Amino acid sequence: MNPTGLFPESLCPIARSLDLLGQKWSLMIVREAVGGATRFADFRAIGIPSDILTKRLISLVDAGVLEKHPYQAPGERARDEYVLSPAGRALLPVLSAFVEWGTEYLPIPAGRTLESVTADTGERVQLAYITEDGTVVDQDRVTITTIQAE
Amino acid sequence: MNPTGLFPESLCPIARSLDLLGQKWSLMIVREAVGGATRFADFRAIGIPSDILTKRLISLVDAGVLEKHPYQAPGERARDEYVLSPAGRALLPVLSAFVEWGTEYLPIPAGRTLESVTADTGERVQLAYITEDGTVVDQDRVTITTIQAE
DNA sequence: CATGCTAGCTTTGAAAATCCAAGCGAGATA
DNA sequence: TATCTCGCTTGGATTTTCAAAGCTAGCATG
Repeated sequence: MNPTGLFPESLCPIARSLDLLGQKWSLMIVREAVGGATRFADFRAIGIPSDILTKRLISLVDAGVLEKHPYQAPGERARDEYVLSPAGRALLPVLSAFVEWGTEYLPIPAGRTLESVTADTGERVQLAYITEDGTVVDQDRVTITTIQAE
Repeated sequence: MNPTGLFPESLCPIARSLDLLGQKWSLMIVREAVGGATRFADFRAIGIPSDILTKRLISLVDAGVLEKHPYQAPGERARDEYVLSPAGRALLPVLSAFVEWGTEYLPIPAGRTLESVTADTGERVQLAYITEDGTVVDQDRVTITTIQAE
C-alpha cells in the first residue's frame, strides 16, 4: 500500500477515488444530486463559487458520476440538468458513511439531521459489513487488506 | 440541506466530516493507519510533503481520529507514534466504501488490489445497508434524507 | 569532549487551487 | 428594439499544496 495518489492509475482504489472526488465540493455536489438537485442554480445554492461548480460538474460528468441532459422548460431557454448516473448512485455508501461518522463523532446541538432510509417505506437503514452469504459482521472485526497478486 | 460547509457547526454531517477529512491527504493518512502505519516516516512514504503531513497529523490528533503516543525504541531518541482512536477506526466504512466504488467504477488493469476482510478469519466482507432488525436492504432502495425537527 | 547520523520537522518560494466580485452572452419575453 | 435572468467567464486576491533545502535534537561512536 504505497501509491502516489497522483495518477488515476494508482494501485489503490481509495487513492483513485479521491483523485476524482477528493477536491473540495465534489462530494457535496453528489450529496445535492442525491437530494434531487439537477440544475446549476440548485448546486450553486450550497455556496460553491460558480467557476468551481462549472469545473466540478464537467469533471463529474466526464467521470460518469453525473449525466448531463439538455432540457427546456416552457418560456425558458435550453439548459442542462445534471442527474446521478448508476456510478453516481453507487456513491451512496460513501455519503452514508460520512453521515453516520459525522453524526456520531462530530455532533452538534441540533443532533441528528440526516439519515439513510429506504425511499419507498422511509425505514431507517445503516451501513454494515456482511459476508458473502449475507451474515452481518461486527465492524470491530474488519480491516482493509491488500489482495495478493494471483 | 443548505449548509455552508465553512463551519464545523454545519447542520450537515457530511459537510462537517469533509471539513475535517476533506483536505488532501487526510483520508490517505487514515488509510495508512488502518494498514498499521504509526510513525511519521511510515506516513511520509505515501508521498505527502512533510509540512503537510505535520499539519494533518496535528489536525487528526486534535480531532480525536488519531492518538499520539510517545515511545522510545532502544538506541533511538524519544519519538511519537500515531495510532487510530475508536473514532478513527469508525472511519473504516468510509474507506471501505471508497475501496468498493473505486474498484468497480475506476478499474485498472491490475484489477482488485484492496478489500475489506475480517481480521481474524480473512473472510471477505462488503458494505451493505441493513434495517434496525438486521435485514439486508438493496442499495437501490436507499436514499439520504433530512430528519424533520422534532 | 567532538563528530556523525537521521528522523521529524521548518522554511522558502513556486505552483496550483479556491475564492470573490464583477462582467458577459444567449435566449426568452414584452 | 430593450429588459431580464441564468449559466457561465474573467481577473485578481487569497489559500493550499508542493519541492527542495535546511535545521534541530537525541542517539551512538571514537
